Amino acid sequence: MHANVKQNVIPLITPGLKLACSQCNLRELCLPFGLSEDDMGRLDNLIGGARKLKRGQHLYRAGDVFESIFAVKAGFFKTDVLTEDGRDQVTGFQMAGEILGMDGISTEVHTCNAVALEDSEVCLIPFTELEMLSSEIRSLQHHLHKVMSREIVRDHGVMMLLGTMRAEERLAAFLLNLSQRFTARGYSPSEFHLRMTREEIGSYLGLKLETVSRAFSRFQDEGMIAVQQKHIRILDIPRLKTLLAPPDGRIR
Amino acid sequence: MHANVKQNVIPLITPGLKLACSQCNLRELCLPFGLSEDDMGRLDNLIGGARKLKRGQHLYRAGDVFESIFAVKAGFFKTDVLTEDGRDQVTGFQMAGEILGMDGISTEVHTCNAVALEDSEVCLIPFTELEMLSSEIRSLQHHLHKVMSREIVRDHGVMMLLGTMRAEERLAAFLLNLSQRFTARGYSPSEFHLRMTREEIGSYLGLKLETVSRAFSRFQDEGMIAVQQKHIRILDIPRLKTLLAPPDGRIR
DNA sequence: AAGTTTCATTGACACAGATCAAAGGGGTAC
DNA sequence: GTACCCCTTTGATCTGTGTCAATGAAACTT
Repeated sequence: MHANVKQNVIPLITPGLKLACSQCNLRELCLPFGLSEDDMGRLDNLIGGARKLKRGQHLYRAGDVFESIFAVKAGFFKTDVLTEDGRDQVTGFQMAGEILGMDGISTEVHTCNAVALEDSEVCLIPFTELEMLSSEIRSLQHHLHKVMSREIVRDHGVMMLLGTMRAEERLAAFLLNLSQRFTARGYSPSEFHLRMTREEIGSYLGLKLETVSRAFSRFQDEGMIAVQQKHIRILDIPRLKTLLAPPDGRIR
Repeated sequence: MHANVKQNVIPLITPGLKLACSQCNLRELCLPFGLSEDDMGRLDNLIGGARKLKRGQHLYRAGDVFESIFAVKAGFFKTDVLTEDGRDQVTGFQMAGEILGMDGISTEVHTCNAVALEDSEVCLIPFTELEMLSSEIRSLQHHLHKVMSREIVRDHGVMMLLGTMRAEERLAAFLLNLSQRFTARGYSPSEFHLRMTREEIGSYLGLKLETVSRAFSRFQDEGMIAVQQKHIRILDIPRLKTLLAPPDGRIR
């Protein structure tokens, strides 16, 4: 095995890949949202280039010194936390236009791992410089705060999911969430490829992989979805949604 | 029942209560952390006064327009999210020096409820003005980002708890977390009063109240804690800690 | 292209925690 | 001070999901 194909070796930054925010089709989803042409140019100057990652490579690891946040330009990531005693929790899946790495701001050290689940590309956004620029550009500052707040709200949603839903509800919520995010990016709401394993889904949803698999099978038996390994077709979105809102307020 | 004693009526702001950050014994825990005397004075000017709440009163509700974040000056709060279909998840408990309301930044509308669990007092921090000031004071800006990031990291910890721990582990983690936070505020690490009900603890931990109660009883039977209703004495902190780190990497 | 490893599915069984139920105690409101 | 209600505890039972195990299908390696 050649060193340059070995996984998890961090590749050098490839400045040639740099593409201005103003040219990026994700600008409406990503950090430059709401900026003027002019301000977007200033943000461009700050962005430290792009970085390509092969599937399986770490973008950062828990313990790494925090210097930048990252905008996903293409591809798919997971973040997970693991503790000394061997617990492992997937805390999120990130796709194009989403921001990674904000966990590191608080202690200057990353507290989770970010791993590419397929060949991916991110923009590097040096955080100190972002802070400097955002103190000059009000809308950038405010949007950064919104992005962080959105992450907090998203986490509350996951807590709700983990704290109150049963297995099939969790999986339905998960599929609907993916569907909605793919839609926002111009992909099909009903047909997509899962980039993660059943085990990773299970970890995210607080379930064992067998339970995830069984729930998929049950959804398929009932005609709500068609599953073939990682390929998913959602056949009945409304019905999936009803799973989330039990007819009467069933308590659990 | 008189209107002025009815719960959940928001009291007027009481400017007389205003106490400068520089005089506040929470300044090392709270937003002014790391500010110079001078800058602290500028933050003082911005803070819109204090607000007292009686037990049971809402500081804000899901749906309220977001205008301020709040620093807990005294007392104890819970935040919870509830969905149309009747799910209810406690997302956190906040004590003196902690910041409430950052969930509202992303959409300009609060996404959860904040309720005082005992008579409490908060400082009002108008967010737009905070943003203006933080664009002038680098350390304030950075500290605000740290506070938000810390919230994200905390949420990941809760996700880990909900996703990977069993009932007794969750409760042990909860007690140790409280203990540590009380310690940081100069209170006893081992003896404190729970401000929340078993049901609220259960909601936070993704358990039913009966399960919480049984876990308390078991801890007591094993001599790790002494429980009398809401009064808790932790008798064996090290032993509680071992509950979190299963000897061998037991998987669940 | 074949071999090897990882990933997914399915079944049988076990058990942690939910549910249902009942009784007692404490705090709160009047 | 008293009455009421909410909170807590505890028991009995049920059930959803975890655990263990085996088979099969893909995907990657060489």
